[in-house]
Amino acid sequence: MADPSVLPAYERVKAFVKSQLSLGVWRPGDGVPSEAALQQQFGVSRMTVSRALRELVVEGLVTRTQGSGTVVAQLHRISSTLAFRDIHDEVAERGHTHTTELIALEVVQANPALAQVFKLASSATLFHSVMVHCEDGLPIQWEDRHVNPAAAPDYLSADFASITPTGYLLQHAPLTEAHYTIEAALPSRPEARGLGIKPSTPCLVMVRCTVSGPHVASLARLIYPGLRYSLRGQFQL
Amino acid sequence: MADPSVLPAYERVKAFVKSQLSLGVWRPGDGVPSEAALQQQFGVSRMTVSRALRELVVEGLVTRTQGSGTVVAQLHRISSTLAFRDIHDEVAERGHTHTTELIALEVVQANPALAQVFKLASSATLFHSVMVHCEDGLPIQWEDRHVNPAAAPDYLSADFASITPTGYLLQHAPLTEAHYTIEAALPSRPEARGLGIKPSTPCLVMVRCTVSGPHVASLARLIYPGLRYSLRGQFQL
DNA sequence: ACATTGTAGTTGTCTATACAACTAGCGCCA
DNA sequence: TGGCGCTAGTTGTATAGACAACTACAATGT
Repeated sequence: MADPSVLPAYERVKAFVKSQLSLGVWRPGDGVPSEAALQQQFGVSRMTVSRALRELVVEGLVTRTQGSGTVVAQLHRISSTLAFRDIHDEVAERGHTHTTELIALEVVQANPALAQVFKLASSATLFHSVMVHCEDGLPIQWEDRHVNPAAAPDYLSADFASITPTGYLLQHAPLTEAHYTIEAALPSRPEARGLGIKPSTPCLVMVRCTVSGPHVASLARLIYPGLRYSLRGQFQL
Repeated sequence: MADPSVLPAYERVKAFVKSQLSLGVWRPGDGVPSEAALQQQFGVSRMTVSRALRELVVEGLVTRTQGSGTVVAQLHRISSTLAFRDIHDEVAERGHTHTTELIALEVVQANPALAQVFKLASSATLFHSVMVHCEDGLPIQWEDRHVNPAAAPDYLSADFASITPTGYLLQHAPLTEAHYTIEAALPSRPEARGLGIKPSTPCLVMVRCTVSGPHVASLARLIYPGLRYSLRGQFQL
């Protein structure tokens, strides 16, 4: 059995740099010893030091400039990865039951705003689905989604009792690009009714646009009732 | 001048894998060719292939298991890094003017909840500051903050006209750990008044706790008026 | 049928070396 | 003074080779 207390060499170098940072010995803007210096200090090869510092760049703790050197990064980042994942899996992972109530599933004609988002002619048709997701019967998300028929032609015949739109799209239209915004807003009347909350309850609203290959695949408006949902993140040196 | 159209070898390998993913040739759960196979296919050394795949792991696109192989990851992630940074810099970066209005700066006695967060005795004293941050005169953030005197003993004598609490703390108490939650909520009366909004305007509320070395340094409650602020993120394969 | 052992294949780490690419500063020369 | 080129120092990329650690599976023996 290997001794897990013995870290790989590149991890030892990383740990050393991090300790200097957390102790405040090196401050943002300060220079970090060169690869050659750390190589001598730790008695390892330059490649090993290089890997350690390269990984610290990814973690946002230092910045490096070819020809110049390595310096402690100005901003320590809270790296919060918003998992683009199926709400069904999320709920299941918490040991709860996920159900959906389908409210609408239809073909609609794009309005100008939608046509622009999807980069289609304004006369184009789109699929439109509206549903409420529940966790153990309690509504936790209102999902209003438009889908590009070119990206998922059989969207309307999917069985949304057994798979969510997110799941269906991840399977049938591989994700190549996405962007989203999150804001606080009040729900509309039907949204409030569907979520079983008062129209005065503040909600988190996520608008998420996904691209699959050549197509803008889907535009979703996801509404989470205020205190039943929160985003969390953490940072550790 | 080097030709920027010639990518480094490890980037070519990464690009190849990503293209297979975005074209849907390889699906989540599918196996990715072994390092040896890719090494042959591209005529590069194994270290180079290894680096490429290792970076793809960090990007969340594949998972690797020693002894077993590399497979396409189940969930494609939207990796949004919330920058832990000074609101003053953020505003300045947009070319606007940042000002603050100090509402309170005082020593308070911890209540039980605060004492627990800071891991201090309930009789301990804390610093407390309340201020409103404005962008070109328009209020954009209400900041209510408690600070551990052990982490920043001179907090009360800082000049908050020239430096924000975040900036002061980043300088005097190097960040080692942080966590936060984001929710939608309605502002309290004084918060709404300070932000110049109606109490019925939904807001994003961020509660952020920072740790510096041995101390829980600060607990901040940051309130952003609804539609004047949104979180954004994006993902690209 | 079951447990054990061996083995091929795979990823994880590390080294020594090499050259390319870039930066910052110094010194030289016009 | 101002511009130019050289150079030392630094990071970026890449290789060939080596051994360790682990997995999955087949072969073997009981």
